[in-house]
Amino acid sequence: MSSHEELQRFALAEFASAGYTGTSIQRIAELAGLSKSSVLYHFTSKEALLEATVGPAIDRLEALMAELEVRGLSPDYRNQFLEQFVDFLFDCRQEVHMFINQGPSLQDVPVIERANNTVRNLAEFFSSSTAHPHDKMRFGIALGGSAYMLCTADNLAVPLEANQDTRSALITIMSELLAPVRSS
Amino acid sequence: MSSHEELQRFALAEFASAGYTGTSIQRIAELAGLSKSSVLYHFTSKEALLEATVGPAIDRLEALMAELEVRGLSPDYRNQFLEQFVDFLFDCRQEVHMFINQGPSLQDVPVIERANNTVRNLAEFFSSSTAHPHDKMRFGIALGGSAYMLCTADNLAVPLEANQDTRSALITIMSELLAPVRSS
DNA sequence: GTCAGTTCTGACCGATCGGTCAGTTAGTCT
DNA sequence: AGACTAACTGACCGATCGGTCAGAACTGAC
Repeated sequence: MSSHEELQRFALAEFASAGYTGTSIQRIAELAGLSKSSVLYHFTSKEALLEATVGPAIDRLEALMAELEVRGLSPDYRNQFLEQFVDFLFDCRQEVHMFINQGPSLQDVPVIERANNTVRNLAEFFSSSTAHPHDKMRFGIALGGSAYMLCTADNLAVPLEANQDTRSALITIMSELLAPVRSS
Repeated sequence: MSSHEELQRFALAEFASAGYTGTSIQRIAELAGLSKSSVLYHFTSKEALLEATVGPAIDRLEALMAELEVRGLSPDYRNQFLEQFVDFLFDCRQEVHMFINQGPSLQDVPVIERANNTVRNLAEFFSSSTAHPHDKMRFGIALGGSAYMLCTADNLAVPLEANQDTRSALITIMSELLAPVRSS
């Protein structure tokens, strides 16, 4: 694996666990067995390293969100969106953990601002898809809860295997929470 | 309001929004209209300020957890616990936001370590109260999702009023998610 | 060998970090 | 008035931060 890719991997892990401001370039260099100068050779700045690290995940989330806005929450697409969303969470746990937890504190970083906007759009979309405050909350718990649990399960004592059972269970639960209310 | 209390308020808000490592003593001093030296007069160190800021919330969570471990998940107590838990989330949104998002990165700070242990105990308690992985996930989404949503709703476009309706809706949803499965 | 280009490094820079300390200000009691 | 105390401050410290730069080390092509 090239130094470039290795640096991104170590940076992502550190950014997610220790936080962006809590991670020094020196620390990333040590993890990769390089000098601080080498890190700044591959990436022009700490911010550029962050961008390269979480950019692709944000692209993917943006694409997901764009399709959702086009196709809406039609019953046949709803499940497809859920599957894609859950797969995204599984594939990009660390990235999601980053801009979910540190998004607000890194507003001035362009790439994070992009993530914040997308997450905000997602929240608005589901929030405006129902008039009932009770359902707004259900949606919030479904989206936020699944994302949060997937990203932090590693830190807790509850291991979370990324197998097919976990995936389908998560989709089922989210589907229940996102189901339209019968009455209220 | 005394300087001591004001400093705690500003520190909590900054720690929660910008992160502990991302918040300088200088910044807190500016918010309170004092000098950096004054902050360190009231609190012997940055860590002591953090401890004074989130300590009481952790005490409350520990007490909640202790009672849960004694009384177990008996049907009559379950709802009472839920109410107390939700009230705790409402009252201590910023504190919870802190040690939920930054807990792992501040393991070396004693007061945060205490919070991490309590959160871990809570996760273990609910995780071990069922044998079904599907239900473990439901519990995780219920606890993590509600906590996460309450703490970050402010950052998103979805305002969340802390009224009685919100409270009871949240309890209802959590109750559904924590209900024992019928079959699987 | 030699040369060009990529990768990497140590030395250094200004800024900021958390923290110490001597000393000033202001109120309170006798 | 003087004495004592709590609140506050500016100057300063060593360490670390992100970042710059000149050059060393390694690489394959010829």
